[in-house]
Amino acid sequence: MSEEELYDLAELYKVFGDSTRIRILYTMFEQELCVNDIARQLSLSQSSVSHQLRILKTSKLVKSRRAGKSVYYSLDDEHVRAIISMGMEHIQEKR
Amino acid sequence: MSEEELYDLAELYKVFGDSTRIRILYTMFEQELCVNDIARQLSLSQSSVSHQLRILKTSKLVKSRRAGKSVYYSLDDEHVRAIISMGMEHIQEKR
DNA sequence: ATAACATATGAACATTTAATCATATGTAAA
DNA sequence: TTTACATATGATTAAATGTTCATATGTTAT
Repeated sequence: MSEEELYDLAELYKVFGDSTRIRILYTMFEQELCVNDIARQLSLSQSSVSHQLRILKTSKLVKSRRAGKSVYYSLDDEHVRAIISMGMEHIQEKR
Repeated sequence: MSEEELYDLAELYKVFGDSTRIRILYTMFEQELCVNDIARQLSLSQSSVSHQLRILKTSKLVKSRRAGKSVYYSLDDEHVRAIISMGMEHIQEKR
């Protein structure tokens, strides 16, 4: 594995390494949601959610589609679920 | 999944989300190494490596054993390898 | 065209955090 | 018990990053 790949790997995990983003990802575990839905469900500001969604999208962890005035976000692929699940396993075993 | 578990999950990924720590973990992928080995191989200061190893150990990602004057560190379990591998897959697919 | 609603974005501020330096602790040999 | 080597740790500093506030952009209906 190259130094560059290791760097990218750290960048990827950095995205998962924030509780707001993890909470956002988790709300989308089963369903796609628009920005306001997420903000309301997690008691976050619209701005904060939007900023974080941009980071998540840049990292290809979520995708979005516009429907009228709203933009719906969802997990980009199964890897995201797998990574979250894998982490949970570690935590539960080591607790 | 509870709010607390999500918080812990973020804390776990935060540990993976630093290129120095990822590089340290990766040097130990196949073999256990002492602090100085790691520092030399990665061109890092002894202090920096030691600080990071403490974080890795607190998170249960590595374990250590003392042998004379040296302390040998190694990955704590297969989850660590699995998490790293999973992340690499995501990166390679999305590149 | 404009009003209303939804989302995105830039700047400023506050917090977190990694690296460095100095030093302490631990271990083994002389 | 000193000396030398290996590791750990506390304090400080610099850089990275998340939130907020204000505002811009985009979309739909009147």
